[in-house]
Amino acid sequence: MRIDQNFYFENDVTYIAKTLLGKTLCTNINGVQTSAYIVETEAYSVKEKGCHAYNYKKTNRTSIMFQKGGIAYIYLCYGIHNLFNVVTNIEGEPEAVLIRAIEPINGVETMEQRRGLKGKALTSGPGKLTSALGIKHNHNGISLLSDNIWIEEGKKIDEIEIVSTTRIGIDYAEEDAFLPWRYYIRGNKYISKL
DNA sequence: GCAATGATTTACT
DNA sequence: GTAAATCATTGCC
Repeated sequence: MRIDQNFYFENDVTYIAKTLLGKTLCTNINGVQTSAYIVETEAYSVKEKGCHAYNYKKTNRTSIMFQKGGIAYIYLCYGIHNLFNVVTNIEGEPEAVLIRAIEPINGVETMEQRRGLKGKALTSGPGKLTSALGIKHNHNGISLLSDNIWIEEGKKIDEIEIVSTTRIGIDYAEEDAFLPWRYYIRGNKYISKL
């Protein structure tokens, strides 16, 4: 059961980041379907410096985030890693949720093949999970209600199981680097860091 | 047109 | 624990 597109229009990006925990992220790439629970997210808003579209800075790259919610924003970082974001809010209000870690459900062998290794390091990081799911740069801007990538309802996560803390890898964002906008499921083995 | 840089991962000391 | 890899995007010339 796919999440309704209206869910992504919510104007509180941190609420969406929390709610996405436990949901099922599915991909169908080249006829191979894989799915995984979302176990770690980060919220990015136009109002803080960690966001590429901070202060409504619109460039060719960030224009994806200015569109209405419910689409994928895939950004290549450090020349190697694809980072997968869910664009939220209405058109003209750039906000997004970064998916940092997932827990594999189906297609584990395919993920291992794509990653070229086996074991726990399969999806425990934003660059790894895109590789495992077969998400590539050419999926940038596609709808999350499409037949290539979509999000379904998943397992229910208790409020007390959700941990909020500071985000990772954005020290340059100064005071906004301390915002507790990183969310993960307490005790899950697939989160990127403890 | 060109140099600087990063929402990371991996390997090495 | 620290450092290198590596390239699209960005901003300035």
